Amino acid sequence: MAAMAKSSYHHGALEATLIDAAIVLIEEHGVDGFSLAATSRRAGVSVAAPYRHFANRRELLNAVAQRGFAELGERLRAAPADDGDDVALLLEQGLAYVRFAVEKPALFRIAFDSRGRDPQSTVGPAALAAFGETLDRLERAGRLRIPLDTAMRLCWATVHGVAMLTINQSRTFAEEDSETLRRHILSPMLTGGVITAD
Amino acid sequence: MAAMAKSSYHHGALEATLIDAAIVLIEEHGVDGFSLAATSRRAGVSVAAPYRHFANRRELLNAVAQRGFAELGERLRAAPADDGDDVALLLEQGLAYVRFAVEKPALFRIAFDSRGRDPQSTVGPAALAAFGETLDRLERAGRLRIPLDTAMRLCWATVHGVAMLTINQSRTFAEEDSETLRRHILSPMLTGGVITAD
DNA sequence: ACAGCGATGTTAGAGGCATTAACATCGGCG
DNA sequence: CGCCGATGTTAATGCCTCTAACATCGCTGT
Repeated sequence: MAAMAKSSYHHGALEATLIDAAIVLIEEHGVDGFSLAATSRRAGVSVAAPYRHFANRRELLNAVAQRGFAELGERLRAAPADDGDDVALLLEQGLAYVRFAVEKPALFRIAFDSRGRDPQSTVGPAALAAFGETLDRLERAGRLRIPLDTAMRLCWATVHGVAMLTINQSRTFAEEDSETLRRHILSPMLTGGVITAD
Repeated sequence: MAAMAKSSYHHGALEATLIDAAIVLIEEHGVDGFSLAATSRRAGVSVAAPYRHFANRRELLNAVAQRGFAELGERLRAAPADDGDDVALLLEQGLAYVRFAVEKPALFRIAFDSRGRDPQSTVGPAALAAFGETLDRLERAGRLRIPLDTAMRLCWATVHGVAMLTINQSRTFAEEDSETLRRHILSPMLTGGVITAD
């Protein structure tokens, strides 16, 4: 067994390798250009090998979705806390959310596409913990004018909507300076709303 | 041409029939459970027949998307104008938008999935004309505290986000009385925002 | 040490789908 | 009234998912 390359029969870490390969293929060619077969080829194994790790194509996509949520969560946590100003932080987290969708649209779509997934196993909200914490602090500071759970859903929905429409309806939501545009869209939701009181 | 059974070779109105069949299949089994072959069978023609009317599978889906936008547009126009109160109307239109997504999630998803579609041919925004008109009247009445186009994008994004997350993350966005929940979520965006001024 | 077993890969093959090529039918126009 | 373009059909290719049967390998207990 001198310079034997890992035995070359059993891969060793195929599961993670498959998920990595799938993510690369998906980011390159979109979800449609993805197939178990192509993923297997890229990982250097036979087309039947993935079935030792995933029940079917959908299960592999679910694993990819988990990765997507994980990365989204990281980005939210990494948003810059400006001076401990939680309103500013909330906006930064929203922008990070949209930025993730724009940079990796296919991954973003898969993460939030729950079709064929066990509704109980959705880890989505868990990834948004950083979001919830910011709102939580704002509520304890008495700065929310609506209940916490409503604020959470409203903020999430708005940011999610901007993200989705940006990657699907680029003509309306993407411009030269998209970041500024997004900032202008999201800010009024936080402070002031759309309609005057009268 | 008395009671001729359409000659039975040439279908006669295959294009529309295919779109109808596709919509039924999609609403029944989701976009994944849809195939040109199954659609052809349902329409009673050979699997190659659709190619006389659509360049490929994607083109048929695009036609389905058009139908989706058309129906969404109708629903927005049909939203009840309560006393000519445009703020209330805006809310009703938003709820109608979400209701459409919940009732026909697959059709909604296809309509807003622009992958493989010519970006120039997106008729989405056109279907939202009713939405824009309401905001337009509000602006002329001096009741918008942000620019019209920003208000349009913010409202659209929020409503779209609620719709998307309702059909994808039902655990967070669906409850016994979902309609009331949605009303509570969308109202603060219009009047007041999330954060207090101080 | 080593036998055997369970995990992980492989090859072979069944069935489904998208797409194209070559042929058939029909209705309308010159 | 015959021809032609539009619309359907059959046949065939190639890719994909998934399953079954077989192969290999490392670990485990003795």
